[in-house]
Amino acid sequence: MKPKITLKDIARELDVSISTVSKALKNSAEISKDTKDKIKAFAKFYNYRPNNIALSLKNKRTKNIGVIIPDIVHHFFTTVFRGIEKYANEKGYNVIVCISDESMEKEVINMEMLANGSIDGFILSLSAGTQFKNEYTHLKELLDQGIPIVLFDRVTSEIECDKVVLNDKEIAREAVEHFIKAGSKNIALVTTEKYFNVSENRRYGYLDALKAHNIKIDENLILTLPHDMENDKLIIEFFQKNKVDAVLCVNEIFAIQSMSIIQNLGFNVPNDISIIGFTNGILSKFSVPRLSTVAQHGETMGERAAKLLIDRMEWVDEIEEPFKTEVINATLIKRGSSIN
Amino acid sequence: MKPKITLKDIARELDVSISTVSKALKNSAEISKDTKDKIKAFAKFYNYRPNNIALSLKNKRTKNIGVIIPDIVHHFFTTVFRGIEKYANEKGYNVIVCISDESMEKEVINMEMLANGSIDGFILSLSAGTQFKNEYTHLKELLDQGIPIVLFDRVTSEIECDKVVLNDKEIAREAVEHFIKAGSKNIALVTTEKYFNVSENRRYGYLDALKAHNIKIDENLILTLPHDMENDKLIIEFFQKNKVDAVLCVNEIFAIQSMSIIQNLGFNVPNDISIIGFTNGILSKFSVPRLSTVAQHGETMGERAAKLLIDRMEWVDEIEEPFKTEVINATLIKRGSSIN
DNA sequence: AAATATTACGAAAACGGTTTCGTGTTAATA
DNA sequence: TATTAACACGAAACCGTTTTCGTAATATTT
Repeated sequence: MKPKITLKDIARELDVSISTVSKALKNSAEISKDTKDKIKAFAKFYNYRPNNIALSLKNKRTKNIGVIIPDIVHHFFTTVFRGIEKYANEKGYNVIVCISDESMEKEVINMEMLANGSIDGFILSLSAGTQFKNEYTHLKELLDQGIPIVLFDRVTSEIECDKVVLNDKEIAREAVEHFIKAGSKNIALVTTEKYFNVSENRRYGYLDALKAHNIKIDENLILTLPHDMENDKLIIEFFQKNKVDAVLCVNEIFAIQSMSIIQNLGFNVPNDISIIGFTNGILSKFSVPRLSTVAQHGETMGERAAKLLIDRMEWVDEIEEPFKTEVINATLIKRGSSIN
Repeated sequence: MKPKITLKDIARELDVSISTVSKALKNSAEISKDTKDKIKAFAKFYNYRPNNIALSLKNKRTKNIGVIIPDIVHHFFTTVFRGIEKYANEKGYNVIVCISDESMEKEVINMEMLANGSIDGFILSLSAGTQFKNEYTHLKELLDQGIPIVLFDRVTSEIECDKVVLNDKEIAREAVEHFIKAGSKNIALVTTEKYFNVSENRRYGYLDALKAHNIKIDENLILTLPHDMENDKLIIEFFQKNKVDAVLCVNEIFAIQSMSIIQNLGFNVPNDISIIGFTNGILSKFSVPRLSTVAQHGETMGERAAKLLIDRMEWVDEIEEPFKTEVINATLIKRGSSIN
């Protein structure tokens, strides 16, 4: 057991002052070559590394980023996280992750916990609870304290800060137009409740595409599924009741569930019904047929979010930059579940 | 913009000493009720929260746990992480995640980065690189410095520390016996290279089961796939060459790939060939047929790992507890891809 | 030789807390 | 009334750094 060595230890052993040791290790011109060599050799031998906590206290910056996501067992969020971690690490930052579990309370608690000095800034995607309650005072307060925040994917216009979003509306429109070009007339949308901004945007894209092609909008063709519930019955019922020839699903699970149910009902995918989902995850790649899907480029999103945050944290006392919203362009990946 | 308030600020405003403020807020009996009330009210009004960094420096403990995992876009690791995060949060700890990306270098760099005061202990699963090189000096040095480490899943006997593992051998044996009871004779194993301890253990379980039931071991029925490579061709070839009626795959991807290829080759799953995989992830639940699989209870594993670590960090100066290895009992989930 | 410049280092403050110990005022006891 | 105890608070050390500033001891200049 050989515990970590400190400047004080080195100073004592070498019979110099702590200041001298600190300066020597930073190669200060103030210190003579002899002394520097001696100190450096000693430090190297005992594998001296400055204590991060002390540095944080002194510098008033931790080089830690707080990441708050609603769920971690979730393909999209993990890819975003990977992007954040990658970029942050390159820049010498560490990432503290908290899971809000879709609950506003946890989001608040976690953020307050971290905000007391543990991190220099946040990257987060709003929990379902927060979006539902439409309550953002916790974010406002932190911004007020000077803690920078970057929102990604699940964002809100109520908060002024840097954001990274997907062009949800446009890509949904593109997906629906892909259906239309292939001849589909009765295009359904399987979505989540309205308070999710992303679903809302995808819905607008869906509606826009229909309008643009003079297809009558039939509200019955929009299936809104409750969040995180057993919803097989609703889907079965939906496809029994309604005559559809294409369906856009706002996430991967919905898409896979829909495809499975559609197939069980005796329809052929894509000949009878085409399907496009969101999130180019593992499910989409291994399903039969392979699922056409919207690739959200989560890793890019994460990198951009991290870059926005770190840039803002590091210009420090430069001129206050206006907040940016970066838009990531999704890609429609056409595979077997839709007609080309 | 109202920046965080400190003890010093309160002391100045209320014209008392910093010590008094500190004691008052901790409800010390040394301070009169009047003064305490006054200080508490002021602190509450200005939403005072002690600075975590200062506390860490003073207490020589950060209440941060470092988690190093090979990959985050990975069902098993995310479930373990969720367990860690959940338990740690309950106990007031935060979690700093680094991704080793299966590389020993990154594992080393990340750990050294965090070890300089940022965390009180580590939870990690060895990277492929580390297991391949069989080099653990970085872990030994940290343990030597008094930093506790808990290894999970991908562990090594070279290191003495707390560990949480799956009963890989036993559950693999159970899976193979399940095949045998259903009448299978030619049972294959699709696995990864030997340096992964988990695969090796599963292989032993596979071999044990065959021996116990007097089934001749045929090395040709063991397919070793390179890590993270395009291996469809190898799998196709394997099932064309060999007559098999059941296959155990050491992970979910291999299982899904195998099932897909087996079906494409014209075999019926499970009637011609039964399949059991490892990791009860999303792929297994949504495949057709549903994949029989070994549930690894990642969340439990994470909780246990976190508990082991926190317990060790918190008894502080009690009698040195011997290191424990906790074994999580996996569960064989029988679904459509295997005959009951 | 006296004045000035340079070198090489140490003392001390600061970051934001906690905690031990000392002390001036009152209150209780002898 | 003198002594002691209780009370209420402040000073200072400490955690491990960085950094400013002061200053002896030389070295250089006039």
